[in-house]
Amino acid sequence: MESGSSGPTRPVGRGRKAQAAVRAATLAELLDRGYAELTVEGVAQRAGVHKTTVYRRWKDRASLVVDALAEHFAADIPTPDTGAIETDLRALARALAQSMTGPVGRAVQTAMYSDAGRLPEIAEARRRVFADRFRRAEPVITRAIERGELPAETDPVELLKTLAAPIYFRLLVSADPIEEATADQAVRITLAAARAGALVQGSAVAVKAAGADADQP
Amino acid sequence: MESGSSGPTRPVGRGRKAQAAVRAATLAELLDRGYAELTVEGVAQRAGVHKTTVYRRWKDRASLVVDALAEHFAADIPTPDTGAIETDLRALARALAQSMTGPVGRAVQTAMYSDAGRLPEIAEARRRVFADRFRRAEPVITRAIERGELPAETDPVELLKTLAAPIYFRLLVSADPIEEATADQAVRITLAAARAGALVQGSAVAVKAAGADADQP
DNA sequence: TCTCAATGCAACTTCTAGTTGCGATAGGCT
DNA sequence: AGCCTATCGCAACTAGAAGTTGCATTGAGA
Repeated sequence: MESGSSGPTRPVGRGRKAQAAVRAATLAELLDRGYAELTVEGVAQRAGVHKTTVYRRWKDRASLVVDALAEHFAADIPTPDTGAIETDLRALARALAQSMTGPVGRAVQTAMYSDAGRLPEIAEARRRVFADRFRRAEPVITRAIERGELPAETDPVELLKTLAAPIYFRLLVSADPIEEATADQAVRITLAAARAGALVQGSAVAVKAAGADADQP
Repeated sequence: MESGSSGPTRPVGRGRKAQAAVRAATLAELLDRGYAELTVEGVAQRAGVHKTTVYRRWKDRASLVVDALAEHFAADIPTPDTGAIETDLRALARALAQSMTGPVGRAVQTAMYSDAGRLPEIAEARRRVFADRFRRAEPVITRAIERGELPAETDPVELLKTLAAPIYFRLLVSADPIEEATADQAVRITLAAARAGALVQGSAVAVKAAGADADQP
C-alpha cells in the first residue's frame, strides 16, 4: 500500500502512537460495550484522538475492528511433544486457556464469536486459526495412538474439539473465569472419553440411511 | 399487563397478526443479519408492515429483539427418569440439541449468546433458563449416584456443564450441524468422564494457596 | 353495516457513520 | 536549534437509521 522505494516513508512517531492508542481503545470498547454498541466516536474519545484521525487510518468501523483484532490472531500454539499424551494435551489446553486470559485475550476471543464474527475477514481468520491449530495439534494425537496410549481408531479432530469445548463453554456460555484448572479439567474429561473409545472416527455423525431428504419439514 | 376487567380489551385480530409477523421477521433478520446489523426498517419491510407499527408496539430496537426471543424462552426441559443414567442424559442432551435445531431454534439460541446477549433482559433470561435447567436436571444425577452408577463425589453441575459443552461448541464455535448424534456423542463423553472420576466436586477449580492476590500482574 | 382501534404515511428530530477542507502542531532531519 | 511536512484537530458537511408525531385510512368484530 505504502512505502514507495524512494518515497517519504517515514513511520512518523506521532501517527504510530495514535494508532496504537486507537487499537487499544477499540479492544477496550469491544470488551465493555460489545461490537453492536461500539461507536467510532467512542473509540476516538477513549483513545484521546479525534474522529477524523480514525477515519484517515481505517476505512470504516468494520475494518477498524478487524485490524484491532488482527494484531492478536497469531495463533502461535506450538506442537508439544513431551512423550506422554496427558502432558501434551495439558500444554495445548493451557495455551488455549491462556489466550482467553486477561482483558485483551478475553476481548479478542469473545469478539471473534460475537456479532463481529460475522464480518467476512473475522470469519475467515477464525477458520484459518482453527485449521492451523488442528494441523499443529494432530501429530500429538497420532503419536499417542502409535505409542498405544489411545485407541487406534481415535479421531484426532474429534478429540481436539472435545478438548476445546469445555474451555469455550466457559468463555461464551457460563462466563466462569478461565484458569489453568479449567484446562486441566478439560484434559481429564477428554482423556477419559478417548480411553473409553468415545472419540473414535464417525462417533459424532449421524448414520443416515439411504435417502436424500436431509431438510426438516 | 393488559385486559382491564371491563375495559375495551379486544385483542383485535389485525394487530395480532401484524405482531406475529414482526416477531417472526425479527428472528429471521437476527438469523441472517445478526443483532448488530438488524434495523427496525428492515424488520418492518420483511414483516410487510410500516415502521411506525413496530414502534407503537415496542419501545425500541432492544425491546423488539427481547420480546421476539422471549417467546421461545420456555425451557420446558423435563426431568427424565428412565432408571438408567445413560438414557436420562440422552433425553436431556437431545432436548438441548433439539432447542438449537431448525431456523427458529438456531436464531434464538445464537442470538442469546451474540451481542444481543448483552441486553440486561436477555442476560437475566439466560441465567433464569440455566438455573431452571440445572434445578430440573440435578435429580437425574443424584439418583444415578444413589443407584451406584456414578462415583459418589460426582458434581452434578460440573457433569451437566460437561454434557452441554460439546453441543454449545457446535452451535457457537465450529458451526457444525447439530443432530441427535451430537447429543448422543456428548452423553458418551460425559459418562466416560464421570465414570473415570473426572467430574468430582472441586475438580474444575484452582486450589489457591493462602494469599489474596488473584489478579494477574 | 357501522365503528373504532390499529395501521399506513409523511414529515419531522436526533444520532452515528463517513467525508472534506483548512489551519495547527509535533516529529524527524539537517 | 530550526525548518519541513506528514499528521492531527476542528468545523461543517451528507447519508442513513433510530425514534416521534399528527392525520388519513382500513379492516375485524358487534
